[in-house]
Amino acid sequence: MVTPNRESDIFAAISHPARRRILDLLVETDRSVNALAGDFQMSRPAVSQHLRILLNAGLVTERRQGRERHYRLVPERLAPVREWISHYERFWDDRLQRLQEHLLRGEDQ
Amino acid sequence: MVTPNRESDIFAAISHPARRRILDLLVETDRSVNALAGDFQMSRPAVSQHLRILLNAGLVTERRQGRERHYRLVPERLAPVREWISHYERFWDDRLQRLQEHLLRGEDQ
DNA sequence: ACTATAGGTAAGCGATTGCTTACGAGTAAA
DNA sequence: TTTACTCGTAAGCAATCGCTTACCTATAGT
Repeated sequence: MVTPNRESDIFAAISHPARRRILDLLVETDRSVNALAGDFQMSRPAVSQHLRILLNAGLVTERRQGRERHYRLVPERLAPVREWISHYERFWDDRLQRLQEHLLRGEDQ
Repeated sequence: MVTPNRESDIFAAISHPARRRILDLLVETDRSVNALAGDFQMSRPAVSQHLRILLNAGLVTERRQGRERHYRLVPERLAPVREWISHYERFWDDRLQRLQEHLLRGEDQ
């Protein structure tokens, strides 16, 4: 059985540089598999396999259009990474962190 | 030859939940290997191996004190993660992102 | 000098990763 | 209806991961 929403899968998914680059490419716009594969040395099936890992992690969605499949970024799924790293923000920028916390408190309450 | 400062090693290092937990524990204070291992089910050598990966990634440093080795967090080494994830911040908080950019511009110039 | 403790490291293992090539299904174009 | 194109998936593979147990060195305590 597949357990969705596993935070670990997100971190594992972004651990490979090719998968981070795929996400970076999808920031601009949706892309077909071939359009993505054009940016890589590796074979097209290899890109497909990376896309499946991203899909399983919920970091992208797939939309079929004719014989193409367009992949779209789901940036909200990166939230666990952002939340985890935010624990450490005070170490490199106390001032900004306090400001952020102030703003977030203001929004939540 | 070991190529230091490889961003990829950082993402790989934090991809394992045990290693993220080790870092989380080291936020509070430095810890010896046994002090860390006490928080895990796995054997002490397994923890040592995780620590070596974190050490190779530069995410921790080691300080020998008597027969103990104390590990200390090097939070600056998480910067690549923070920078990468910050590309996506606008997706979940446009307002805060613009404010951050404004502040960073103000600091750099 | 013994004994105990802290912790690194090697060997070995099963599982997983990351790629390749080969093939098949589905859609589009001729 | 052929032919071409897009893409997923299976099989196979070498390499790496994550763990264990066994063993070693170094320091501390008696």
